[in-house]
Amino acid sequence: MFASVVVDVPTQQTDRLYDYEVPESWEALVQPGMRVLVPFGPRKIQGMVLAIKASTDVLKTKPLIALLDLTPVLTEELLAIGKWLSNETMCFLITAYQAMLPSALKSTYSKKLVLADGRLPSDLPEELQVFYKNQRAVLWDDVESNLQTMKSVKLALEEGWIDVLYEAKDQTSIKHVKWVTLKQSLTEALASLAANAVRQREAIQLLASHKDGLALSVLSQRSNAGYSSLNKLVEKGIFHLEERELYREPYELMESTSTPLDLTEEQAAVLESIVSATDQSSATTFLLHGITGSGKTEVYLQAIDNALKQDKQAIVLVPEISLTPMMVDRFKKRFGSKVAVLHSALSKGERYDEWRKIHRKEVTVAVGARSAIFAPFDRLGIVIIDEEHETSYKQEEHPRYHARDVAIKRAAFHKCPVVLGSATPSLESRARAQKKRYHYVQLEKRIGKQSYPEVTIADMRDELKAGNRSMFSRQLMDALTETISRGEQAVLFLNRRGFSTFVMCRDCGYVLQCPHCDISLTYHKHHHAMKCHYCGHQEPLPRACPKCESEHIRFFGTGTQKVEEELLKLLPDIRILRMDVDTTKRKGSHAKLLDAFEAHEADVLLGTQMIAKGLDFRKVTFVGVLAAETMLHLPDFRAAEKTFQLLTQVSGRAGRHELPGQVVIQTYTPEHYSIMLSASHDYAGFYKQEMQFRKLSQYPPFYYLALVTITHEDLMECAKEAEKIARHLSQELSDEAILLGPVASPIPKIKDRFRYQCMIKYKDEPKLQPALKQIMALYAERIQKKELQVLIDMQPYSML
DNA sequence: AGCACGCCGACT
DNA sequence: GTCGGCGTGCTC
Repeated sequence: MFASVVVDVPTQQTDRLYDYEVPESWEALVQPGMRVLVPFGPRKIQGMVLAIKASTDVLKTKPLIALLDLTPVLTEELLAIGKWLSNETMCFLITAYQAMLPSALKSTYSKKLVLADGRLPSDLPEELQVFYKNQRAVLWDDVESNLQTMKSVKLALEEGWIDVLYEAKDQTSIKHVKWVTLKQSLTEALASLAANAVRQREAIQLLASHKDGLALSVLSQRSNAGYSSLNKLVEKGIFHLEERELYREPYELMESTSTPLDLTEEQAAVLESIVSATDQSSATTFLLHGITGSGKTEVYLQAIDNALKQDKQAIVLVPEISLTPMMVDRFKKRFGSKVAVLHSALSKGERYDEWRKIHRKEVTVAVGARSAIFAPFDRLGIVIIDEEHETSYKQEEHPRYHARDVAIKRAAFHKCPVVLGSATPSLESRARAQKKRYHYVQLEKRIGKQSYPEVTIADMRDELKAGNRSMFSRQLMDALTETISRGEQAVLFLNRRGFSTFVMCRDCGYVLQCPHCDISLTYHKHHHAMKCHYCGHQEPLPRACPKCESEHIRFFGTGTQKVEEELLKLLPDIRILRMDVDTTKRKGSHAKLLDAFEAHEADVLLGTQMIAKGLDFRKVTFVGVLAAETMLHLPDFRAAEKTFQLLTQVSGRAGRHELPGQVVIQTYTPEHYSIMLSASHDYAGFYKQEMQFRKLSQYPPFYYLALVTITHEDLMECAKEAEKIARHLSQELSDEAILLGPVASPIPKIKDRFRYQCMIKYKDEPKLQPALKQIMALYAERIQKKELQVLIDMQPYSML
């Protein structure tokens, strides 16, 4: 019997199957989806079994060294998904499989020099003896690599004094705990005790009230009985003692404490259509378009509940940033201990524990960020992707997958629905719903009596004209002081993503645009010129605004610290809580800050991206957006969409409870449709207008995109190869496809390597995938030599 | 990725 | 003549 194995060596040459002989004693045990230890050249490495077969074409096979799993860690379905992923995203197979498993299952390798059997350190050359003072093995990396010692090592190896040992270890150390259960009935157990054994009696009584038993240490502590007396009870056969696996975060058997809420008519109708998809095993993708506060989560919860009742499982994806304790609690309260949470803030071990609960079928609901889509369930009944439009569902490293695509692929296998939920659906999804590829369902009413907050747009150009040179408009200052004086709280939002330097006129708000691409030009220090990242258009830096001839034309960008300082100058008595990357670096500080704000320890919460999502504070009635357009002028065709989504989301933070909300959006471009339409809560209007732009400028959802990036140490070489690739592509592709570039990448040099890119816009291009693979093969050797890199991203989410 | 095999320059 | 540089190619 032979096993076809993908080895843990992510390179072009080893990206294939290797056959190994299965030792007879393991024939009944080995299954596809198990990790194995295999010999590979002189080393031992980890591998993934993809198939078992009776014969092989390979003449000289080696046997497997060890089985690393007793049950497969990947199901046949996930093995197939991995193949699909590697093909689709052009990554190595093993890279795809690694992405699907918790990192604790990945091996780390070490090379050691061990003293040969029966040898003593004194047998070795002098300079090696120091390493073996109190050990028989030394790590290769710990041996100083000077010429003399290397020579001695070589000699010692030849003489057989030492051996090289390759080790592969994963991090699956599982903690165990001593666990006791009562073996007899309470009366029986008590009867056999001596009358004066008070502590033992107490222990027995305590244990009788815990059917499932207790950890020995816990029992001892609670009953005041020592370990020796408890051990006597074990010896007597009254207690049963065993080693039990301990999860790092012992999950308390949390009872479900929340019950389904009454649904509005709207909610009930949406729920009904989702539920019937699960019931009829229909792999329908729903786009649930529900405005903030319309009760999407309750619909999710009841749809999941329905799946669970049919003995099926559920995956819920939430953007990393909103995977807060608040969010998780809602699921835990409804489904109790049936929930596993996969969060990147967990330690490797904790993450592995959560994953194991899923693997061992101890839970039926997985809540987590992007990678939770690979939860090894075998009977999926529903997949939910909340905040569907979030860009974090796309992984930026290999494998560059989009969780939404994986979800739909998995759902097709399990014949279950996918629910994409959002208040501001991505244009792609909304367009697919339009084309009936997704089933469109809507929640248009806010629950209860909440009304939309009143949104004011503050034109910063007017402020400047009126002599207000500060970064706060009069509208914002008025609303802020009023809010605080009423004893309520405010959130100030600064979009700092605007690091990319765009140039704007402070008088008329004009931003330099590329005449060919409708994308703002970025300022390049080195060339002292304005450039378009998409088509390569270049023009000199203007002295005066081309539109109004004002000289107040300059770069943009500011930080939260600066805002805090400025605000304190104007209102020295207010308490500000600043939340950004700096203040939330430490683990847990994120939650701490939010708790403090909830407890009204501050009047103003000032922050970036991270405060835009999912936060729900009782007393927040005012939200201010300091610079609405920073994101608008990023060199990204999704800039307007992102701006609209963000502004809509941020305004949703104001007045979610009894108190009415107010929003002020500061901007230099108040007439931009993404700003105007978000202020009037008009998604439909925005969709219409943005679709027009996308159609005109040939972007998704009208065209698919592929981005090929070439990097090289030498600028000329980089440009030359990029040119070659572009030529090759233009030969292969149909006339329908649009090829842009090659041009320098938005970040033209990273780590001393120059970057060029070609963008392909296409509709139906069956030859694209093969052509790209051909290019990869053509450059294989030069890539391997690290001379150049060719990076391919299908459907890139960010052009940066 | 590692590692072995293998073919050219400066040394005992 | 040999030691050792790292280019090339393989790992079931």
